Amino acid sequence: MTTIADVARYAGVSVATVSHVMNRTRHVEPETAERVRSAIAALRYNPNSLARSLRRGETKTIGLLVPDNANPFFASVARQIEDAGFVAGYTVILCNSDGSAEKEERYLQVLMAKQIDGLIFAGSSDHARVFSSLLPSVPAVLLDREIHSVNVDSVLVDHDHGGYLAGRYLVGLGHKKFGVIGGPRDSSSSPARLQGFVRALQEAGLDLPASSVVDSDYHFVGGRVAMEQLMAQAPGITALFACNDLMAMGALTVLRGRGLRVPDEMSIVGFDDIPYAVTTWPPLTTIAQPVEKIGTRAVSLLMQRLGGPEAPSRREILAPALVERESCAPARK
Amino acid sequence: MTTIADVARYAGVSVATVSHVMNRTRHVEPETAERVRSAIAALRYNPNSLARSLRRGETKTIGLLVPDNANPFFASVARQIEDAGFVAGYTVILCNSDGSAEKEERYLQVLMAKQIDGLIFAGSSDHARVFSSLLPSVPAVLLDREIHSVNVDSVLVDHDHGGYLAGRYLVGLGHKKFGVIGGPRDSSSSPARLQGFVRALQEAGLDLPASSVVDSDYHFVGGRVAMEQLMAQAPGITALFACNDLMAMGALTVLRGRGLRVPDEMSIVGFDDIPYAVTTWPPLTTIAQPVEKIGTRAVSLLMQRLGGPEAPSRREILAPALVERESCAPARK
DNA sequence: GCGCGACATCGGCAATCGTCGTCATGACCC
DNA sequence: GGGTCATGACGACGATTGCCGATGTCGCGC
Repeated sequence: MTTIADVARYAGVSVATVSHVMNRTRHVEPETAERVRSAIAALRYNPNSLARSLRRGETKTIGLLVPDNANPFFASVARQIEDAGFVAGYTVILCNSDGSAEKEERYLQVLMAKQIDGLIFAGSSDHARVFSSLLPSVPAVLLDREIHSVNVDSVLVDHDHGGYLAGRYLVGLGHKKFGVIGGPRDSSSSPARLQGFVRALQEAGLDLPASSVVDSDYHFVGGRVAMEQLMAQAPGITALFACNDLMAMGALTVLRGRGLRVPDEMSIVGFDDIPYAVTTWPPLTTIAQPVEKIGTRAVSLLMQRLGGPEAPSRREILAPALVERESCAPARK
Repeated sequence: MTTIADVARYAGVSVATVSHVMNRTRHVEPETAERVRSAIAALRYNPNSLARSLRRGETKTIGLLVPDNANPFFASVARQIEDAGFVAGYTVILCNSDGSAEKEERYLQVLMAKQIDGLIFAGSSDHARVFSSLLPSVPAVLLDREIHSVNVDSVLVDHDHGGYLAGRYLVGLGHKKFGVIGGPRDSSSSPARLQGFVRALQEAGLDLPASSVVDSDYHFVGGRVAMEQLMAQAPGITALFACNDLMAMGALTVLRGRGLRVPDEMSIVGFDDIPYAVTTWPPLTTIAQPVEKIGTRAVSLLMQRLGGPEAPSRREILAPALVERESCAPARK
């Protein structure tokens, strides 16, 4: 490996001068600077970031800790974060926790050892405990979670409002009897989505009997079994709200298997707007999470905090939006 | 930040001793060692990886450069690599190139500066040029590409065989007239898949007229437009081979839109077996790429090379497999 | 039984990795 | 002589590691 000393020798100057021309950190005679630059090019010199970071006390690296990069939602978020980080001059270390608090802790420790400048964390339900142990030694942004602490910001999605949008839309279509497939009870999102949905019904003077709600796990097959159960215990429903798209897709396949036509005999609204929501038939009407904004806003908050670590902690709330496709129809008389 | 010197002072020993107890690098009086360990715990000391790496000349970090982490195939591969790396004590830096040679080069430079121990690279069609400029300063594993060089290994998928499997399967079902939706001509995979497919037909004495092949871009909407075109220029086909699942899904939706029943009136085989292949209706019969193996084999090759950098370069060829679901049926008389 | 050297055990000093920033130095001009 | 200006020397940054010194143990020869 060629070092700054090699360059200095080659150009006939001191290492300090080489450093200063690279970083434009003080004036150097144009002629000398040129000699240095051509030495750099000739030797194909690439400065060692480790040494630089050790010296400067910053690594230009951010840690990203998510439950599962194979989940398209997190994959998209990771992609956005990586992109936004890149333009700001940062690289990202990717970590998958599987939602395990133990793995989260181990990763956090590794990341701290690597002296990351900042952390973006989509944590487990137990995130508070995990997190407080390491806090607040590094600026962090939480995704879809909140924690009361200095130098920790949050990017939140208004799940309640998303659920409300779904409810109001189906009510507007004239539906009266609804089914719901919920996500995990201990997630940060599902209860809020359900709550918003119920509020929309109540505003219209409608209610949601307990037998019309089946909780599941946010997965495709979970959606399938939940739909089976729903059809058994809540006959006569004409509209379904699935708390995420994957479960909506599962429900869609069992309906098709049973010969029930969507949307004619059953309207379906999902949540998330994953890329595959358009690949179903009919394409899925759903509540879109602003995925690209989640990533870019998170990075933006982090950058601001790196600029001014003492600012009060902030929370950014992003609005979901209804995207109409073809899985819903007006209720039939 | 607390340093090794703090620990040494607290425990009343030298920094050398602290280092030796942490790394078990020579015998230390049990009593002393215990004092050091409790000092570490008391101060919540976490060694600075930068300094360690600078000194040791290894970072326990691998770079992963893929076209797009939002693509479920690469997202899964990334997940697997991250997992396998973690158990081996490595963390991964994720980079998205969008297939742009320029971005690839810039990332490679950043990764080299960060002194990664190894690289896993799913490169663009222009990878050879990009790569040779930086080569062979770091051990690397190429995904789905080959390059003739020392200390560069490859993990390949036998796309030709995959295409052959698809062809033989459809031929076995009694089909005679086929349509094909191809991927990009300059990809490493699509031409091979097509070639294998054609070979299977030839073995059965069947042929594939040029008008029955439409090239596309591996995306969902690309699959849609290709299918439209195919129906216009190749009427009478009863079986379709789409060179990836996304395009197969696109084709599926246009068929449904036109009221053609799958699989009764049209059989479809995809390629990749992305997680969403089961979410369509009917579930998609497809040629599965061994995603998890790609990731784990890549890491394993890399680890072996880190162990013995001088070994001759190796290529590992992974076999795809047919997974039968419900999008194919026997040809009707 | 005693004295002395060989050897093992354990801990500390200081060099080192590559870079950056501060202080110092010499040249030059007014 | 004092003030610029361009550049060089040098000491961190935080850990690892080769080398050396201090202490203790043991064996051997007389």
